[in-house]
Amino acid sequence: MGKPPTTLRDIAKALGTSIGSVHRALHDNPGVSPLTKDRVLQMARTLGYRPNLAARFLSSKKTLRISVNTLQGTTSFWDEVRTGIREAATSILLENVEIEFRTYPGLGEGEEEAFAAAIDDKVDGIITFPSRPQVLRSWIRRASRAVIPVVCVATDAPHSGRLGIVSIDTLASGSIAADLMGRFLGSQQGSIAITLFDMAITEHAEKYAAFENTLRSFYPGLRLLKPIEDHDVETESYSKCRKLFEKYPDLCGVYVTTEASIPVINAARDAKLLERLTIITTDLFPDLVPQIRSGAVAATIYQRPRAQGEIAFRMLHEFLVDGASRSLQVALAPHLVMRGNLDFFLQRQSQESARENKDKNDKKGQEDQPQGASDALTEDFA
Amino acid sequence: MGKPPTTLRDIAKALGTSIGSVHRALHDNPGVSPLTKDRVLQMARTLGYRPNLAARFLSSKKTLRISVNTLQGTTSFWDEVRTGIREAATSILLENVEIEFRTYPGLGEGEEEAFAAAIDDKVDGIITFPSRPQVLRSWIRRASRAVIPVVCVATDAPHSGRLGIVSIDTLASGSIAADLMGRFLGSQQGSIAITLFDMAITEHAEKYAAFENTLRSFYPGLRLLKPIEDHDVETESYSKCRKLFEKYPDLCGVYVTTEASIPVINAARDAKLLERLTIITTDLFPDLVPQIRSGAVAATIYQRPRAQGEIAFRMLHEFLVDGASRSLQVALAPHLVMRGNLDFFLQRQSQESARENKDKNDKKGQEDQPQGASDALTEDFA
DNA sequence: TTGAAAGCGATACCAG
DNA sequence: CTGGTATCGCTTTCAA
Repeated sequence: MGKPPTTLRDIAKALGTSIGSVHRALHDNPGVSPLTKDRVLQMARTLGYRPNLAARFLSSKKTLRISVNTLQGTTSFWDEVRTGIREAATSILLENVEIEFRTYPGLGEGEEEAFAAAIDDKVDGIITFPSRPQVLRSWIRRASRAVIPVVCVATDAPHSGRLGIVSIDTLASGSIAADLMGRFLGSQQGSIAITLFDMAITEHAEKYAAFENTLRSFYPGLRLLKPIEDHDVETESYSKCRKLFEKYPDLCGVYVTTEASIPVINAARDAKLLERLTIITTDLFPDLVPQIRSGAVAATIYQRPRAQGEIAFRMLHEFLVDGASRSLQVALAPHLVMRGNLDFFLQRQSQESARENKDKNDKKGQEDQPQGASDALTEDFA
Repeated sequence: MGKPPTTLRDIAKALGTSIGSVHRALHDNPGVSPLTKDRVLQMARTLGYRPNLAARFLSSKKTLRISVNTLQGTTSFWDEVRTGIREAATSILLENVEIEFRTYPGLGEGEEEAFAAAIDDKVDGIITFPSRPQVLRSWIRRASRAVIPVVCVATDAPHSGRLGIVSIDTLASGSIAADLMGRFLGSQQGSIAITLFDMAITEHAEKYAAFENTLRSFYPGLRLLKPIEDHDVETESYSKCRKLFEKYPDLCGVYVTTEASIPVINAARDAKLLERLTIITTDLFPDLVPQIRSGAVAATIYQRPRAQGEIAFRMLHEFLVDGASRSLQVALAPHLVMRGNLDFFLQRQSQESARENKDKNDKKGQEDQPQGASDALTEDFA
């Protein structure tokens, strides 16, 4: 069928030079005359040379070190992202990857330090959550200068020179939220509120715009209010909501675009509005579960942290290994969680952590695992 | 940090035997005395031997051949599944995989022949859509006997000895459909219809049960009618629907669990019911687009064919390479498509086929691709 | 049944 | 700057 692939030898032979020079030329290592380098590069293309990765991994002892800079597990979100990364890393066939987790306590706190540490440590690549994109921008640039590719998760850092970004599609999220809101409310008319962290965050502004557009196009009877910015401060969220609820008695729906839905729900409850409001939230964490179960929250838009982690890892790894990834900008479709399918998602999450624990145990008492055994997982990654 | 991994040499040295014998023992190749084989196996465990895959791939010339047996592209569904498989295959680092597509024209037509051909051809593994599970069962058994692992996509073949299964979670699908139906209808009361291929198909019966359960638990005002079985025959679907529509004037919603939604929509239109009915469908294909756009279809449950293909491939490949997969039963969460986020999904599908075409062109005129270039893709496998 | 050795294709080092 | 070569861990073949 196919002719045997071109090897370094082939190139060397064709050029009447040595395999060593070819290798150096291909990696622009020092010590090659510009002339031979050119000829090698030329010949490599015409022969269609593709490096044999198996051989590469075998001979090169170096292991790729990648730093994962994320928020500490205050919420389950980042734990799940890390799980996804860990999973993707172990599912790589050639296990030459080492992951270093650097976590920081809060939005903007310790973020720069963690990033600096990763650069100083000369890791081969970084996966990061830029909680303050504008602050991290210069750090990412610095990494690029040190030839360390950076992949952003969940939030983008625009104009930073980052290699890639994986996040939830803001347009799809905002639009589906609006569409659901409209359908849920049926013929009802009234005002709709939306809460977000800050309009300065690109993603949030985009979600808002998408929500607004869809609402306006399909449900003209609903009026979208100006966004509530909560800056991830519970009290701010709560009091702004209370104020808003008083001001707009015709309020009939709220869309919470961030994880900060609990204060909103509390405000609604305290204002005796919980029954009357259609609430759509974002993500899935323990405190939200009873709210969904009870019907207080009609639906939540799950941002698939695990899938984000997996894909971010694959993207970075592919780049590190191949020198290129096919997709450097991945926008995932969110999942929709409601009462009916809530258990499905909870089960997934618990299986995840169960597997985590199992892995830890395995490390301790290696022997006793039947090799071929494998649990039947109701699972996803995707 | 970690001590160097155990190699064949280590085992051989520890046992005072040769690396050749160790290798033979580990692969139970012919020509090893039971005694040495035992000792090798023993030593391998205690030393915690893990084969070095890079070395394995490098030295072994053989390439894995896997057969993909699916329906011809009458609908886009199977085309997308195949795309997912192709993508997953090319994203494997060590490209020692060869995929052979065997398609058959219709449900149950040519399916056995295709399977037989794959076995005769001595492929290393099979990914298949068992359109007639009970028929394929014995074939899958036969494959197992020939040590050919089989992974089912979309539909399971129970008790067949298949290695694994990847499909959409029926419980999550049916439940979310019911939950949406209930919310969409708000305070309306009435009958709900459901159509499916045949209750004899496990997946369909499960979807029905999930739909019914959720509806009963949360929306007692809605009454679920007995399922309409369409057997994928348009006329059957159409006429049964017309009859049903006449019989139940209080009908307010229809859930189509299969791709066969067009005849249902037509029947509703012809019965002048389109406006009054809340219709939830399954999957996403060209003819359905205008129906969603117009609002005739409130929502469709997208079964993520591409993700199914990708995961099926990974599952099989992991098994073939490692001798075990971590998850042999994958149930994916479906995506929800409505007017608002419809474009997002359409864009994904078209990007997909655009990339396909690009790939084909690449094969012809290799040279002209800038190495590092990569399109910005909105989304990926998921 | 076993041992020894020749690759696989790239990396990295050493001598010229 | 360049050519040669040992090495990585495994598969496979050939002798013994």
